[in-house]
Amino acid sequence: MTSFIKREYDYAIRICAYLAGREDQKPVPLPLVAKVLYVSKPFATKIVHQLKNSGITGAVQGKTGGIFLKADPKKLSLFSILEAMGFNSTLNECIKDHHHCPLIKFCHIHDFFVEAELELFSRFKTKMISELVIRDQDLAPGLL
Amino acid sequence: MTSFIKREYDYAIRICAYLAGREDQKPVPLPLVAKVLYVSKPFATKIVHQLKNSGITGAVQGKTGGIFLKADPKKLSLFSILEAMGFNSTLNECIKDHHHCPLIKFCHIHDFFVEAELELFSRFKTKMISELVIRDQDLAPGLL
DNA sequence: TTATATTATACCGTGTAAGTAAAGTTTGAA
DNA sequence: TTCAAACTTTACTTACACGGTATAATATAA
Repeated sequence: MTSFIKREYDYAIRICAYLAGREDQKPVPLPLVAKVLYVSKPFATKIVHQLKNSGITGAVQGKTGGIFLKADPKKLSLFSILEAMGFNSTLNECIKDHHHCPLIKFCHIHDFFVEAELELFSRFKTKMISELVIRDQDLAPGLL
Repeated sequence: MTSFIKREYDYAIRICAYLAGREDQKPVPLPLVAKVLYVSKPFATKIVHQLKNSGITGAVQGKTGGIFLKADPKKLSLFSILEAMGFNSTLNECIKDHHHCPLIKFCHIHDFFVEAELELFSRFKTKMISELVIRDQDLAPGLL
């Protein structure tokens, strides 16, 4: 890994942030979302599929269909989105539950990473999508 | 990626912490270090090689040779070790310098990750190996 | 009925993590 | 002087995850 947050997760966050920033609640066609957020359509499809399975987004089928945010942006944390996407990364493998570190009783290294991860994940849990909304006027010009 | 800190980096930290915890300053044979820290000998070799190239450890060749900590444990931060090992991970690819995010001017997501990474790396920079030493008596019994 | 949506499943190429292997060099000690 | 045990250096390997694509099916407004 070279990046803690996978592209997939970043895109999922962007998509939620964009849906939260739409004035109306009408469904937005996924191809449009993909375009303005610089995500390929097939990839966006895959991501939205996962978000839907967790009840974060909803969708309307058919010609005038599209996707929309189902969750309340004020209650939708970054962490919830990551969880929905299957996030299970850790700062250091040695602090995972299943991992039994042979030095664990005395290992300050272990303790250090536990603390650091707690603080990081706490950030993810308290940051809500409502604080991260992307509005159409924020987008690069020439896209709409 | 499934883990931010690669096993390699974790082992590098362990090795430095162990060397810092040795009473005397005499070189410790690498095979011994590898054994007590649960790292394979060839892998430990590779890691120590990198640490040596950055001047963090030193080595004495020959039959009674071994490795030792060259850096001052009080001034050797976790971050220095990570750097020596070639650490270049980021929380989110979108905040890397080279990466030009098309939404960057208005992107609160970007800002959020910049802030979170700064705080995390700051922890790495202020945590010194002297606070993480591993002593022989901390090791699982039956190893020495 | 057609165009444009979403849905669902399967597939794939590249790169990296994590480690192995092996051959060579150095040096204390028997 | 020869051996044993250490470090040095380079090359190789295997499995899996990341970051996507492709395709076929279904739904529905116009």
